[in-house]
Amino acid sequence: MPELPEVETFKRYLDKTSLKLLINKVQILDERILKTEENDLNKLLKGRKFESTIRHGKYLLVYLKPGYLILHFGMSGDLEYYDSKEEPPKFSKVIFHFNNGYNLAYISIRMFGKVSIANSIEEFIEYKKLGPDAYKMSLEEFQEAVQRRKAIAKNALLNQSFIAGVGNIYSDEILFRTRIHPKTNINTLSEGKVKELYRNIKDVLEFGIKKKGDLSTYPNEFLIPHRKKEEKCPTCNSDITRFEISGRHGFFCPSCQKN
DNA sequence: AGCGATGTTCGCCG
DNA sequence: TCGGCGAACATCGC
Repeated sequence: MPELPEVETFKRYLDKTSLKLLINKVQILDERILKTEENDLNKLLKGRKFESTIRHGKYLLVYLKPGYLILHFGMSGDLEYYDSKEEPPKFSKVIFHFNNGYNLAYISIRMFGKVSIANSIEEFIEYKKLGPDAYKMSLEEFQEAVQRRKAIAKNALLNQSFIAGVGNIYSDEILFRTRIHPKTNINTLSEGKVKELYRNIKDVLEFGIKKKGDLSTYPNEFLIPHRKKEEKCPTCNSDITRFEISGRHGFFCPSCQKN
């Protein structure tokens, strides 16, 4: 599932269901998902509580008094809070057992996600070389990041050390809305265009969060419902073009999004 | 039944 | 050093 809006949705879900509950067991169903020693994970979690959460880009950081549990969701991650009397959800990889009779399952179908730990947010961001969070960054931070980059717009948006949180689908939507060709060099954009791009990153992500990351019911005027072959641009009715960049594929309107 | 997939990482090359 | 490319990772669903 996850780009920033989905991870933000997971954060709110975890906040609503799982904070301040005593953790009495951490069950690992597939240790390949761990990027830390099982022992260290247990030491951090057992007998403690999830106190609060912070999302940075596509990562969810869960604070437990002395450190952080890091949840990353890859392409197919999910969270589910459920009654421990029930069967764990399919594809559960790690299950946090609380002393109120409920569990939180970290689910990953394709094993692209990762569960790890960190001592501090700063240490983690530095280790991962993450740029500012796309949803929380200031215009100044964004302008500064743009100046440092030579990459084409699509790759820049996808680069987590440039700004963190934008993935393949939302990057297309953001460029479509700003009417920027995906292969435009980001540092050739005018100041006005950069400001517009900044605004649209925020707006597209905000809309995504409002939609809880569900891409299936987007209004027609967005690019998202048209990310497939044989589709027409909702603005100008030109053919939507599929292109490839670094092994990812994207969509854009060649008529609305000129260099 | 093969291909594609909302992500990250790494090695190669210019 | 940076940026683009392409493969690798693992596995399910269409």
